[in-house]
Amino acid sequence: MAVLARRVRPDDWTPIGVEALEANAMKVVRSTGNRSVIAGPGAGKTELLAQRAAYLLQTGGAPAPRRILAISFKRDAATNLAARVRQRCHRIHAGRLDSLTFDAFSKGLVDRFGQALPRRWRPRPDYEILFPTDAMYRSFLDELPTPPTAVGSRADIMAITVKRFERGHLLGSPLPEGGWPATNPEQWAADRFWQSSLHEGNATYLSFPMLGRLAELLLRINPMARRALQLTYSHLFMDEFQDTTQVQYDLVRTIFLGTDAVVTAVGDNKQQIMRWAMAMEDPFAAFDADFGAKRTPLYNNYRSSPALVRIQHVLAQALDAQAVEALSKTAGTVPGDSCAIWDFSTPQVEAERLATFVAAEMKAHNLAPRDFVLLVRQKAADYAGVLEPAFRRGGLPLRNEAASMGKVALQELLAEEASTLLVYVLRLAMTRRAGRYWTECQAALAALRGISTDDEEMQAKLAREIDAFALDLLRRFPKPVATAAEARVLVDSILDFVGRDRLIAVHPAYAQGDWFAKVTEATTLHLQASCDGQLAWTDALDAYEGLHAVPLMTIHKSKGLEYHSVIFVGLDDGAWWSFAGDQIEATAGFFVAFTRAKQRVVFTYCPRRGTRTRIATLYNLLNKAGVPTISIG
DNA sequence: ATCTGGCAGATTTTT
DNA sequence: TCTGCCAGAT
Repeated sequence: MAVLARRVRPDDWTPIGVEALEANAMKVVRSTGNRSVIAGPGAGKTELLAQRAAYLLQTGGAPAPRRILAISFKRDAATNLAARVRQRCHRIHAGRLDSLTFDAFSKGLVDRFGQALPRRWRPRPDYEILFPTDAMYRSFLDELPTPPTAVGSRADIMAITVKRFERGHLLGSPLPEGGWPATNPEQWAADRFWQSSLHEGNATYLSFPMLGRLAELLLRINPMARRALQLTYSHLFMDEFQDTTQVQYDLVRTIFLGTDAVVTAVGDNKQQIMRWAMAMEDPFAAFDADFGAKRTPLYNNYRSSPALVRIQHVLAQALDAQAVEALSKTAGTVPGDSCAIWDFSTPQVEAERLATFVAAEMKAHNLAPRDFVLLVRQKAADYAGVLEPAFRRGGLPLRNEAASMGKVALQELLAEEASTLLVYVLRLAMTRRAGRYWTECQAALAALRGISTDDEEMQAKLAREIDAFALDLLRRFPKPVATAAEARVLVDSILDFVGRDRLIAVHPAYAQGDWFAKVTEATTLHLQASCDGQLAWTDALDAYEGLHAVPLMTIHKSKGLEYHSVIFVGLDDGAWWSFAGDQIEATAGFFVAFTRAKQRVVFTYCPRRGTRTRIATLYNLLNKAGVPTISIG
């Protein structure tokens, strides 16, 4: 891989780390105008952005000191893109990419420029993050005083529904600098909410969409701040663009519309499963119209076998009549049907048969537990309750990735820096051949302590400290911890060594409320659970990371991931109760589940869990694609 | 102690 | 749409 910081001529540049990109992807990589890239699953959307970043940074398309801003929806997507660019570029180049979530970006802007907002919109510098619930909005509305008679009556306030209040009035439109004229009850109530959040009580509480609205306002009325951002960023990337909310889109428009910044938006309308979280109806249409973006489709599918791509196309057409069938670039490897519906008599039989099936497939095709995923629509814990014992009896650990450890979901916990550091330190101290963890640990701790890579003296001192601490840890905890108390002492020792205050200083989230306490608690609980019954630290840590367990998760959690085989458990009306409410979104969810698979998809059905009449549409799609139904037992 | 009616939540991102 | 929870009635 090319890791030189030397500048490459645009004509000489070739994609890095992959054989080739399809023609349209290459056009987008080299494009000098705004583009919207609509591409199906497995088309390599994130890879396209990573290659484009490499191209712009290495050829001077994004000339130093100007930077690329990449905005994602989820944290893992943001980290993933940054990691790919680091792999493909010299660190001097990769350092000019800012890969952030929308929320981190908005919050950063409010933290930097928020004190310049006019008084009525200015948050206190020590504001806290609010995660509002419908109940909170309801009680706020119920407790409002009677509005001025010109605005409306108490009954008008009581009649406001929470959803309409939040989406239509509180966050529905950009904030007017001088406040809303109090003309109707909803807007009056929304203004009351803003003003009491910002100025009343002991603390200021703001939600992320509220921060987004404040960020947009401050950039709209502060040309200096706007100019600073425009000078900083020559290019903007937006990933998972189908999930963009109006708040986020308005912010981007205020900053970049009509400037020289080149914007690239990628996503897939057919995977829009975040409408409930205020995603826009058709953000691509708005983007194309406002930014004059040229729409560029991608046609390849690098993930799934030809047989699965053919079925995917049948599903895709239900979501978009104009959908074009993708071209599979992956050979099929499973003999027989790549997709089937399996009917079972009871969930117990189902669990036994699935466990046997996964074990046999692992043997036959030399696959690992993590090549499989058990997907469910909702209530993962209920399914895990039946499936986990059966898989355990079959010698396969199954892990509910959505399970909560205290107040934190497992999947979330493993992405937390506090948890990651704990694993690095334990691997380093307790296991043989921990070379990789030395590097990781040293880098992470150096970053926390603000030691630069070229400060050899401090780096050497840090290495000695880590060495001494690791030896001491192994002496005190030679075997996996047996009790909750022991786990607590171990976690405390490691956090003391890493430095709690340093962790909190570097990760603003840990300074908010009791999040750090919750993460620490979850880490301890999960460590203890992972050590249970393990004789060696290696096995305990493997269990902590779930390395040898078949994952079980909801469709939403599986977005962006891929597996050799997908087993969707429970294709019935019960699990898909929301189907009638929003057929498009539910079908998009079905599409997301299906398209996680590289080689095989199995749907299971069991009459005990419900009928399959209201989701007949989904079964009809599968039938139309020639997917057989097999009665298993 | 048990019944019944009403209603919220389920899928969930974000420092 | 179905389940679970709560309040109030019996």
